Amino acid sequence: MSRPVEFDRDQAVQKAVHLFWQRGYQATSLTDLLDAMGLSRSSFYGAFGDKRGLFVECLDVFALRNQVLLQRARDRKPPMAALRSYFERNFGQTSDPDLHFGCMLVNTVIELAAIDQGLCDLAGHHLKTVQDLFEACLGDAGAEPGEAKQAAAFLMMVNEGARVADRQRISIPDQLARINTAFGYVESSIAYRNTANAQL
Amino acid sequence: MSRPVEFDRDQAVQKAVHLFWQRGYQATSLTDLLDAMGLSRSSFYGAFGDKRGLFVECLDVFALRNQVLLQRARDRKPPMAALRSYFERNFGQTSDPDLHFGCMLVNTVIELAAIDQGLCDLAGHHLKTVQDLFEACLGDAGAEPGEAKQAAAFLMMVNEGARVADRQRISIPDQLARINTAFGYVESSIAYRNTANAQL
DNA sequence: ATCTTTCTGGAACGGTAGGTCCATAATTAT
DNA sequence: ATAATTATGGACCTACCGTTCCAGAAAGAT
Repeated sequence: MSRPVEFDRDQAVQKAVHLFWQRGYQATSLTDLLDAMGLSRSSFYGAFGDKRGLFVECLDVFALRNQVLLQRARDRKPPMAALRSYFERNFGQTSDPDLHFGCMLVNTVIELAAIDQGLCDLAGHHLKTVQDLFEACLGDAGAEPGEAKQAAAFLMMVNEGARVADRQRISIPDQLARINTAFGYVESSIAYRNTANAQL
Repeated sequence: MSRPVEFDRDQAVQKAVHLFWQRGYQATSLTDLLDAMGLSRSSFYGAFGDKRGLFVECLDVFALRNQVLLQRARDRKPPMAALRSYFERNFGQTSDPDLHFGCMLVNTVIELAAIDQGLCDLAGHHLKTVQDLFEACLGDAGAEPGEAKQAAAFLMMVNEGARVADRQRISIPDQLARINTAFGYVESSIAYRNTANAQL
């Protein structure tokens, strides 16, 4: 019954994710969103409530997309290779400077920490979920539970730092070198522990 | 000749730094600034040109303050201890959640990357200066030039990641543990090289 | 005391922000 | 065909943004 919606909701959200990811929450105006999503103000408010509501939805979509990518790599590769590919995929893909938006979750934490604690906490929650996936991979790779937790926290710190550098348009070789340095540390640490255990 | 200014310019800038550091560029309105700095619109525009001009000045003040702190530690302590104290001072000082603003330079890079490239580049330039100081400390500590450069880039990535976690109000023990993990990696790497060289 | 210069408070400006509202268009059910 | 329901376009609202402007206050120079 009644008139059906004329736009593809998922597709509209994807456009919004792209805009928010690139420009952040505050600098993305409703007009920008309406233009990119191709709908009118009425349809917008009817479908998403308000700007903040859409942003929440975008955070969830972005986070889920990220988690799925890491989980897929985990299903298909050895655990440390999956972890590495997560980092390298995010930074080594393109040299187009207009595509280096960092991570929407990290961007949100920084931009909104003192502005909207709810949104900041939501982004932080999603980041914690990724960190838990890091920990699971490290466990798969043979790290002891305590060590996996410690190394996952370390890798999340590395991830966040790498995203900052990404927004500065760091060169791809420099970025990959830093990531390689960090992974070298983690892997040698785990390998050392494994060797030590083997000697017991 | 003529009427003198009635406010302390340096003190006003310090207030502005604090506001911009906490809330970022866009979310800090002129009214906020005027209230905190205690001057009228006319005086503001007479003294600082415009909001962006003041922000540039604040970035410079913040960066210089940071560099001086690291340089002082470098003058007074062994190089690796100076580096460590730079990281630990920034995060271990207080548990007041309202004082965890991260790093104004990192915040600026993230917030303004797609909004104002000039401001983003200025913040990035200041971060690079800090990274050069890291490199100098590592050189003092006995790292080979190439290794010092690589480790300094790694530590800047750690620094940036730690600042993101700081804005999420990570617990102080967790923060110190991550930093300790990172420094353990760097120090053992340098120590290993030194030992290897000594064996030659 | 007066002139000159600079600083100051506050009103006013155009522009844009996010959000609301309503008449109309489009669809299904009867 | 008509009634009922929902979607849509666009005008409209209030609030605030950064900035400009100007009349008047305050100081030094003569």
